[in-house]
Amino acid sequence: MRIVFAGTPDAAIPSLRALVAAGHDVVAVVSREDAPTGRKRILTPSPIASVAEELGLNVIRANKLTPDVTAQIATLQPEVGVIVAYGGLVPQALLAVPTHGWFNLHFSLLPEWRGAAPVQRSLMAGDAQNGITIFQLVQALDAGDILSQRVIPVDESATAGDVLAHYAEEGARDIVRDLESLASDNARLRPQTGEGTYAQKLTNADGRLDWTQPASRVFAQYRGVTPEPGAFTEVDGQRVKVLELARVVGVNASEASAIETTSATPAPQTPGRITLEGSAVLIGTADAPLRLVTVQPAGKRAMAATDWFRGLQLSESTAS
RNA sequence: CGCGGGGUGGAGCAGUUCGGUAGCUCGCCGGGCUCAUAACCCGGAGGUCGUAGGUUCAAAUCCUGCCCCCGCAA
Repeated sequence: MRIVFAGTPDAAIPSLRALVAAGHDVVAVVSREDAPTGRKRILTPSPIASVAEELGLNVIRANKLTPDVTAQIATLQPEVGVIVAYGGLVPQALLAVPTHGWFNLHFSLLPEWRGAAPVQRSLMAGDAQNGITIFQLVQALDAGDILSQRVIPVDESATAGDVLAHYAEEGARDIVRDLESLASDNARLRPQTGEGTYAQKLTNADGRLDWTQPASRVFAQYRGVTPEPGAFTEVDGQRVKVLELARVVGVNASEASAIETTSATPAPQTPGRITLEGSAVLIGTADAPLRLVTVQPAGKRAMAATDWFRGLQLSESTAS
């Protein structure tokens, strides 16, 4: 089919590649404009724009799908539009351009977690299950009829980045399959049922871990905000990124025994209290402690938590 | 010139204010103790202190240029 594809971040790449690999004619790839990135603010193409150019596809850079863009796409006479994490709304006029309309690969079980950060919010909420949905785009946000939906189990320690990467691959397969059924008129749409929830975009503030919460909640938050915008805490007035956090129950036998033998003394369960137990750097929460695995103090490189803690030359410290 | 932190043996840090050839916690190597050990004890190797130049009797430490890494903000 003649496809117009819209997407921006890494999570959209597998879908684009899969569509091209499946032999579809991708007549245009719409992506957000190049944005300055990094400390030096170097203008950088979006991941999708890069891949599209590498594939020799026609790239349309636009932060807003204006009438101009709509007209440009209309000329290409696409049969269907596929959108995966584009980062902008598709106006009515453009929705009507492809003969089959537009379909969106969304990383949640709609109507749950409509909006910008479904995977992240689902993890932060500690949902028992999550998955992906492909639905028809309508004016209302993520509210169109469902073409296919699938529950995909999430590993208990997977971060948002892990899940997103996984779902991106799974979704790419589904979208190719769904387009086939669409092309052969076998597609069946069903409306979304239920109230649904909204997955608001994450801000940097969401990354601040709250040690006064129970371990399960802190860990859920860590998973949801990792790697973007990234979890962090503050130790002695210094901002410290928490790059990798782990539950203590998950440690291997040797570490567990090390913890067991030394923690007969005061259990490090005061919220935010950091101690070295055996070879593990533990940090207290409202209940069970968690283990700091990899951290990055402001101005420093990422390092093993044990190295960082050793450098502090303290027997204990406190994060807030 | 957006704000800021940092480059010291393999790792993380101290020492820089008040110049005098380098220290801590680990790791590594060898030996010992032990049923055993990532625990303990003894010994050892390993550093042009980012780089170029300047000041000085003497520079990790003071002055200047340059390179690299990173946090915040965008």
